[in-house]
Amino acid sequence: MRYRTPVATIRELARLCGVSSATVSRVFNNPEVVNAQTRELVLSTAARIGYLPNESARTLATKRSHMVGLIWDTDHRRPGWRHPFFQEILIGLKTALSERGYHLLMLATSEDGTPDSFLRAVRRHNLDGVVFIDNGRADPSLQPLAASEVPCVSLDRPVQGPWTTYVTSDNVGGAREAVRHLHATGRRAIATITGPSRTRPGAERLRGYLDELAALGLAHRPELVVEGDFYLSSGHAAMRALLALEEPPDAVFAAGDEMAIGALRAVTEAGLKVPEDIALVGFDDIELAALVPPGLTTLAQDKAGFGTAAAAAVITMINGGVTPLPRILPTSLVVRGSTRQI
Amino acid sequence: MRYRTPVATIRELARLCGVSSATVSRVFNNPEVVNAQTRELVLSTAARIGYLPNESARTLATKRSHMVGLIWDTDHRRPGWRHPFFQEILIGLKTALSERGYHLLMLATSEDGTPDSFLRAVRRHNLDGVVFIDNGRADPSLQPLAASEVPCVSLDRPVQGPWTTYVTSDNVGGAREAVRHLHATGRRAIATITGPSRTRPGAERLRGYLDELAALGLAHRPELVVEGDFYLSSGHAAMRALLALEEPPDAVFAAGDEMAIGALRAVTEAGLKVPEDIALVGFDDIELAALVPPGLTTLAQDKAGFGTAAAAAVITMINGGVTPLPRILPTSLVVRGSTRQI
DNA sequence: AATTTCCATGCAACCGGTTACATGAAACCG
DNA sequence: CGGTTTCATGTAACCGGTTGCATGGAAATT
Repeated sequence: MRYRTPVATIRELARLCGVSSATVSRVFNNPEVVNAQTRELVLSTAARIGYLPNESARTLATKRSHMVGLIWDTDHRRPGWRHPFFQEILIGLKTALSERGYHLLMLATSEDGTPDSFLRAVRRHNLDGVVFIDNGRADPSLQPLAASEVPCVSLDRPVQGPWTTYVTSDNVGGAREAVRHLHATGRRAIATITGPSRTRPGAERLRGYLDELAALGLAHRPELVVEGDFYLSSGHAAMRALLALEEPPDAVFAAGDEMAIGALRAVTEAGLKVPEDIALVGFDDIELAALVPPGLTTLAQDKAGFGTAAAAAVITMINGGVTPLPRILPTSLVVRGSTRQI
Repeated sequence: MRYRTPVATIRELARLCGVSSATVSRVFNNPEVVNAQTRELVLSTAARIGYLPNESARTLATKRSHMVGLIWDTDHRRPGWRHPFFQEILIGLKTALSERGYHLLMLATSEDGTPDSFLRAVRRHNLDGVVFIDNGRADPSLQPLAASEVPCVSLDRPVQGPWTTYVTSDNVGGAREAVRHLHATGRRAIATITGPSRTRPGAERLRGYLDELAALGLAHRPELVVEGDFYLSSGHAAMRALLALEEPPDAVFAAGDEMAIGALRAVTEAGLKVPEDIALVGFDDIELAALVPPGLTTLAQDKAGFGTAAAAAVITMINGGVTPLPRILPTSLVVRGSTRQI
């Protein structure tokens, strides 16, 4: 068996300092209650011998693990989508949690298929809270978790529960701004390629599109609304359908950048030009949006903000604060070549 | 304070079954040593009352946490690169670990800046092993970890240590195949845009390029080798430099797809065409490679294989097996439009 | 029938922390 | 000066598992 370096225990450190283990424990958890000299002695001795408190023992005694679970579905065979900026969320979340002394534990989706598998994992590991990244699949394992006493933050999917809240972008407002922008650049026949209507971002961006059409006094032509699935190929197909209309649009708002890029490809293939013939706005501001010629105008989501907001919300609940209200992050219009004035 | 559902303990379950806690423990850890009837009784009672073993207590007693740490640098301000398929690695790793009953704990890079911060985190949490995703930054915190008794697997970066191994792609072989393929389609003036020479993939792909030139009897023209940093913009700049040569190449092997796409843009901007004027091969097979017209020929890395291989290696070491030899994953040539025969 | 072996299980110490409560000394107060 | 506070620290139980060793009964052996 592999050799394991023994790590000093709290009692050993206590003996070396000539104090009790309780005092050492206080030095690390309640420094202000212990005498300054004693404290310094303990701290310096700890540094000298490389004492590290054992987290398992702490967790066992306190029932707080300083760990937050991350649930995100890795099963790409089932319908749903890759979150467009999973990596950024992860970075934001991780950074914000680290700053407050929390770690992130990955949980597989429905590990064993039972509906309470997440809740069980949380209980086994004494997780202090959970963050869930939506991907369009309605995972039944989420319900027991949301209904429980475990602090839970969901991204992009509203979930109900006493200790549950969510973070999302201002999808309605963003979509409205997209349409308003297209209108301002002179377009009048504005179509949209939506996300799946069962998903929150999909439904809300459509809502925003319709609202803004009404606000601008533009007629809503139902044939200008085509549903996609957030993936590139669906944007491509939807655009072909739109171009085949008797009266094709002169502008398209796609509810996701990938679909917008698929649409852009379809326009090019049809021998038309962006933005001369068709203007295009996406949503998300994925990295590629800036790279694909002529540059995709889009509604940028506050990517790092998702992680930060989720971390803040979950930590508030962990500390016993009231469940934070859902957090709606503002989006911002990034204008690029695809909506150049013509 | 938030209400916490109490979870049954092992002693409670034992009492309910009329056995000792030792027996219950054996039912879960060494089922074969306990009488079949007793075992069934314990299991069914456990299921009925929803007993869940407390992992912290287990870890405390056994010094095995069934957790593997993941180190990946989130600091994008320092020089380095985003790993081209971080997400796929994460999925592969997570899936493979879950299957064997391990969880993944995210560790921030150099959380507190001290060189042994990883090692300390590992000790505090009793992590059974660690996986490190290279991103081109030489993180000094990695050394103490590699030198320790902690099983450690590095991706794309060879690290030395008794319980340390690594997983990487066949960079030399892949690069050779790229050059061979370009040669086979009739190109003779083959340039390369390399990765940073201090990085392993960068150095090896250059090696493969040079080796294959020699094998094919092509002359090595030093001006046809330009160093990039794996990011798109560097590929763009490098390509401009190559096009400005007195005798520009008719083919370019870029050591990464992002650089290849940058190069492709530069070619287009110069009024030239891919593949008619310049053929292009990348490396990695990122998603975008298939999407950018005319389709980028590239060497696909076995993305899921990285995660799976890393998981297998770390688990072997955790179980006390001999440190596995470095694992070199084969690459495969994916031919797309950018190297069409002309 | 006595002895040995085997099987299933219990006992109790242990893992390394935390914390309610007790204690004793010093400071404060009328 | 006796009594009350305050402060710093120690004592010991506890968190919920695991596991070496002991035990007792049944089965096998002689």
